[in-house]
Amino acid sequence: MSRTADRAAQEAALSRAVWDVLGEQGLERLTVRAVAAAAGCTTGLVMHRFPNRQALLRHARHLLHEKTRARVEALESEAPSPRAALRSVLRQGLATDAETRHESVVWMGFLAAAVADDELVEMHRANNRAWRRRVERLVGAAAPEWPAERVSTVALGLIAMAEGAAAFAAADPEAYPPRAQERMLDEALTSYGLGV
Amino acid sequence: MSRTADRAAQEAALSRAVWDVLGEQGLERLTVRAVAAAAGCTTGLVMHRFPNRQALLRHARHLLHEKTRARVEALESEAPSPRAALRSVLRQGLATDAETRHESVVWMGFLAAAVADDELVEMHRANNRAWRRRVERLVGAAAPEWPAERVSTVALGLIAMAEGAAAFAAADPEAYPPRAQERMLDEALTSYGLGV
DNA sequence: TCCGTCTCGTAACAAGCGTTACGATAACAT
DNA sequence: ATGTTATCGTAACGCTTGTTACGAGACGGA
Repeated sequence: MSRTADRAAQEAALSRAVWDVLGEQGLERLTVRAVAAAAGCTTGLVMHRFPNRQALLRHARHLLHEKTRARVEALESEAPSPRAALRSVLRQGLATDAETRHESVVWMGFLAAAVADDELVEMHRANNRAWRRRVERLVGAAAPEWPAERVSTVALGLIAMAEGAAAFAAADPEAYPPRAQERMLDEALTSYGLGV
Repeated sequence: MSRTADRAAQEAALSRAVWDVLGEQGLERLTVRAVAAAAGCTTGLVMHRFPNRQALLRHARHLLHEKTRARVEALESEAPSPRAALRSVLRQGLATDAETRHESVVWMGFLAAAVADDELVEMHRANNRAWRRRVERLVGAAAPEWPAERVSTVALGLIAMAEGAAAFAAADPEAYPPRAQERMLDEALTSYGLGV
């Protein structure tokens, strides 16, 4: 890690190292030393950038959320129609390639870590509620005639399905190939009356 | 822990202690000492019952699977119809009370631990595939006229949805109360054409 | 060029970890 | 009642952990 990089870039690089270790070695081996090794520096730099391990994890969690939010907003703005936006946004939540599988493992690692960290669970709730509101808004735009309760219920069904499928696929990629996940999503959208 | 209890009972008690620690303190604090304390014994007994920590976790994971399997089979056999069986079996997978929320946290803890343990991930895959086959069979019985691919796709959508909803509700019970989860499940079943 | 400051690697610390060795005590056969 | 065996708690081991202290070296102003 170069000596002249600015703090924000270093913090981001360390956060990426956190994701790497969490995704490849798991929460139990997510140590400060392992993160430093993955980032190509020493524990000294890590502890100069963050007051403690907790802060490092929280920053990495925050940046992961920002990353997925940016991706989702880009997909949403590029979509040609509300229903296409809904499908596209849900689709990116699946685990259909190496990167998204990795993200899903990391996401679950943070969720498991949140059991022992009040601020992590608070971050999870805030992010998850924002995600839910976004999908509710997309469902509402895709089916303007629906009553609010149906919008909310269907949105919940869709985000839960995407999250569960990502977890399954991350843990057993052979059993849940991309096509099976996409068929699952399309079948659900069609059945709800939200097909394109 | 009494001195005359047989080995199987002790192993089960220690497994329950593993679930307790995993659900209340998280994977990072799931130490042999914490498990012993939760079981009301010392690390000596734990290490006399299991060759190492890994074996303890694997046994606890196995017993958790057996527990949910027994519950699911009882629900299935008691159901008055295939569609009622399907709904009942999926409903038990949600996190609608303190016990099932706890189970969901434990389940995710084991999944996070599986990243660093090949046998745990193998156990997860075997159990998950069996679970998927069971729900496929139930969907097939609930809609005998469906082609196999639709049965498989809808079954995947349903188990993914239940799993995701359980994860959400375990991490944020206030945002995902039991009624919201049940409405979500019923709306999905109805939309798929599997309503009772 | 020299000095102060800031960066970050090195090395150490106490605490906690999984695991092992050993001894005390209970249970049982004789 | 006594000797044997199995059970399990105690205490220690080596190791890894998060964290701290300190020093070497790069950078910038005078």
